[in-house]
Amino acid sequence: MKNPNMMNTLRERIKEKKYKFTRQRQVVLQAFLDSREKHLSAEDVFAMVKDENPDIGLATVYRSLELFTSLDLLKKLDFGDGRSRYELNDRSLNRSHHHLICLGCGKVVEFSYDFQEGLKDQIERDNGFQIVDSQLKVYGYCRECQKKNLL
Amino acid sequence: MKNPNMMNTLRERIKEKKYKFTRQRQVVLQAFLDSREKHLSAEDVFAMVKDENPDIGLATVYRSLELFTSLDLLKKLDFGDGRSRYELNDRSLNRSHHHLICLGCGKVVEFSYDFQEGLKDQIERDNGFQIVDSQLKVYGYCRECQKKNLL
DNA sequence: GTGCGTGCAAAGTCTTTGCAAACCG
DNA sequence: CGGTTTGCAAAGACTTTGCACGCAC
Repeated sequence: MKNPNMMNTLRERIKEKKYKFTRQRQVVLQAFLDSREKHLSAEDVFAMVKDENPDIGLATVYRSLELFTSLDLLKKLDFGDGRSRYELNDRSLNRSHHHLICLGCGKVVEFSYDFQEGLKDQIERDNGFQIVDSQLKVYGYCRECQKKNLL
Repeated sequence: MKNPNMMNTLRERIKEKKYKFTRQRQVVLQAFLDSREKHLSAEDVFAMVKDENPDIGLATVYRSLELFTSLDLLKKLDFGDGRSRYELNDRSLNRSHHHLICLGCGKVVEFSYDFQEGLKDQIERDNGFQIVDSQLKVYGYCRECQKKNLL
């Protein structure tokens, strides 16, 4: 098992909010810790966990993802492919990362970008908003799809 | 009818791609030109047009929205409320505008923000992506919901 | 033991599709 | 007139919900 310390942190965050740390909740989190692909849909998680836990239900996966999102353990993402995707909300990685989405093949790549100092303040001042989070999606064509389009 | 010139422009863009400018397609576009709310869902559009066009089908609205998005007349948006929303892709307003989304009441406010000169080039260089468009979503709490949270 | 959490199936919501009829150009 | 486009209804895809049982604490 990778990242046992990370799992401990996640368990503490669940228990400190008085939720139970069930086997199902653990294996859903483990899927995110183990997965090379960071952006998992409910079906993705379900597929990953049901081999070792054949009795887990898809509804439970959905309920876990919703709970974890509300606890800020996960972030819910939408890449326009008709299903919600989730990624670990790794607060230790404090640089904000965003997503490049290929319009050709749907591939998603992450990139780092920190907004200008002062932008947050300016938006908050201009609009009276108290900012919590932001997501930047950049659409375009990846190298491979650019080549294909030339053919 | 407001913006007859805008409608003409839209019609030309449709016809130049060899699609037919049907009554249904016109009234769907008209809904966007007339609406005070800029971010319309398929159901929103359907509700707006069916008074004057009781025989229009919801499926036609969906098909029109999809077509217009592919023609870059509309932009497809996702605010996490479980349905797709669309807004006019007004290329004459060339400053990029983005969205503030209230986590309390769901209200969406637009704001302008132009990314730093050079950021686009840097992303394209670093990742081999050819950038077409970008969407920035900022989540937080609007003034009213900040007050409510204090009660 | 108690109450939160789960599995299953059914229902719900949004969106897409098949097909005959209608319509634009 | 011919190929697009439409309406309707049905199907499809994703997600949520009701309820009895089971498990964490």
